[in-house]
Amino acid sequence: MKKSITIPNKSPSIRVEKDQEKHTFDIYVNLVFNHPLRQSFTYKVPKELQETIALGHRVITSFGRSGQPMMGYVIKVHQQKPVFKCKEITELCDDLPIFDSRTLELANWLSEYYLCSLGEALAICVPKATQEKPVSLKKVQYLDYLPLNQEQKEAVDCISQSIQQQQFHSYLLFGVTGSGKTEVYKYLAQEVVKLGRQALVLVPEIALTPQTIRRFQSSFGDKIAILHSRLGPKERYANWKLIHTGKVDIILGVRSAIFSPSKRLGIIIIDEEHEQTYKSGDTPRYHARQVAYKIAKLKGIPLVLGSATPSLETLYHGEQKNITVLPLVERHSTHQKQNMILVDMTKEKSKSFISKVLFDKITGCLSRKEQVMIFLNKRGYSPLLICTSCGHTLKCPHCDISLTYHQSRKQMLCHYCGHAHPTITFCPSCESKSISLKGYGTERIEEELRESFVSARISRMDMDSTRKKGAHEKILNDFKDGNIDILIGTQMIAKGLHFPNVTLVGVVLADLSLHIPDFRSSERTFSLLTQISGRAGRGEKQGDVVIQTYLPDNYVIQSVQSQDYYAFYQRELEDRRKFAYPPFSRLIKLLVRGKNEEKVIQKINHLFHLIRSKLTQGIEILGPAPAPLTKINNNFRWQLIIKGRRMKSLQNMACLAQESFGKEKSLYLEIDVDPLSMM
DNA sequence: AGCACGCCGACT
DNA sequence: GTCGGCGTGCTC
Repeated sequence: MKKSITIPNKSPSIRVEKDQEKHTFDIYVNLVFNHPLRQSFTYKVPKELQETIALGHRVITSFGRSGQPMMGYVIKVHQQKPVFKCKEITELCDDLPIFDSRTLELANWLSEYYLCSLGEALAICVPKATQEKPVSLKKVQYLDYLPLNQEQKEAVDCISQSIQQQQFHSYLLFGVTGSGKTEVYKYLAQEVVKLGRQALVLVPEIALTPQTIRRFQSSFGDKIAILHSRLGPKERYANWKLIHTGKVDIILGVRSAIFSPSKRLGIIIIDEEHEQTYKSGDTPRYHARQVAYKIAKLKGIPLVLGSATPSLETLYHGEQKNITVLPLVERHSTHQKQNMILVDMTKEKSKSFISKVLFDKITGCLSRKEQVMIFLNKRGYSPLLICTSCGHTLKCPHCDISLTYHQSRKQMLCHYCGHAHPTITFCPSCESKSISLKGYGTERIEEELRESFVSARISRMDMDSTRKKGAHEKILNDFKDGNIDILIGTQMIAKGLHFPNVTLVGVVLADLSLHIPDFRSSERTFSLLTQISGRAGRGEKQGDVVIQTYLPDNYVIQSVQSQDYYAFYQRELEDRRKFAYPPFSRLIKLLVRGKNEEKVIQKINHLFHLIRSKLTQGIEILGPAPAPLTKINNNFRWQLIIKGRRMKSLQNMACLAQESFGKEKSLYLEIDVDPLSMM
């Protein structure tokens, strides 16, 4: 993409020319829109706007045969009369341009890296709203915070050098929960603010990080903008302006906050950098860490990543010395290591999902009036319904997925498309009445726990029990206030929350997510189990973690038990090296989706042959193969993975595929650069 | 991506 | 006879 410049229609030279010839030139603009078309559209600028319009303006104009008003972004202003007929712009959205050439540069990079249109890239860099709803900046009492320990000081000192010298460098703050990462972030932010610059702090989810927010507010009061994912467009725009005009010093937000319009950014901090929420689910499928790296490099500022279980990519780059690793191993004095107990479920006599050990631990906990968390990453009652006489399993009619039985709704639900089917009493295939409920979900755990611990107050937290507004907060508050003895939940309960009276965490089936056909499933399991383990013993008392598994010898489970990240890391890294998966290679996933399976297969094969014919050295194609979730919502899905060391060559291949795909109808091509999920 | 245009099935 | 399904094509 060519660099575009603002037409100097306000500059004296042009004015003179105009005056001399007593003739006004027509002004045209090139617009891009938030749609996948990778081209710009030329519009004529009406006389009254000719003096004002510039690169970076948002405009409203009629687009398409419907003449629907649409928002467009001015990427070029010029005087070349186009050969085709062209419409006039209707109006400007703002008095001043909303993005500058630096943002355009970033958007160009985004569109090239993630293979989206420039319009799609710009759309995520600027606000959608044209009006703002005032946001209230809360006045907060300034509080003193804890002094830093030796490790924290060393980390701060090290990163401060980059801040002072205004140079790009990446750091990894590698420390367990309670090792004081937030304190380091705050000191760094303060350092940056002292120099008159702004600090951008990304967190995986605002709702899960109330403590982090509170701690930042206690230091920076109302000089902080908080960007939730739940903000409306108008509030978002108001915040955007506060940042743009430099009225706040700290920007604290989720993934999309990486596109905050800070003009004097001094540092980017990404907390819990391994979290998947940093990867966008829709086009452009960007990863906030990758974008942060690009921005930090462009602006010459430090990038700080924090995690107790860093992504393999990050730690590997640490070993390669591209990232400076700053360990924080000291735990806060009040926090003790958990007592990790592994239970081999193959040796259990009873058919119950609760082992003898876990049962006894729960009993003990309840008698001491302490709280228990039971974790199972599967909602519903039973994830599989199978006919014991003919072996028929109940699947969603729209997806290639087993239906999950939900006791509370007396329905069978598809967890992918939401399809609901009333409970069946006989097999639709052989009409036998012997339908068996296989496997456990949180609902079933709840039921059985209620039977075993009759007097205990039990609650469940998952997507089903938190559907209603405020339900989420209510359960957490009840638990915090001690009105719940046992909280059962999915990964919703694994993250961030601090409950000092929880002394027991039970993991019902630790190996559940190990079987997912994805090369990252071990990494994810390790991270999730480590997080859920961290929920026990956050107060004064020692915490127990009971991990039930059918694979007690598996290295993931073993490393979770020994709380040894490096043991896991080294073993996992060897596997990745053996199969040349990231961090030893880069990936792009190409997925063709459509209602007609034959067409989908035909198309994916076509793409395969095309890429193979243009294949350059060091690139490997995996597939074509049906995606692990091969049919969702009546859409058949087939995919190709291209793998290689150099991202640029992979992008070129993917670009070729995208161009050849062209205007294919009723078939869709999803391109995922650096995919996090193979599903 | 939207949205209009256009050509075939079950309904007041 | 129509209403509306979604397959196809276009957008300065």
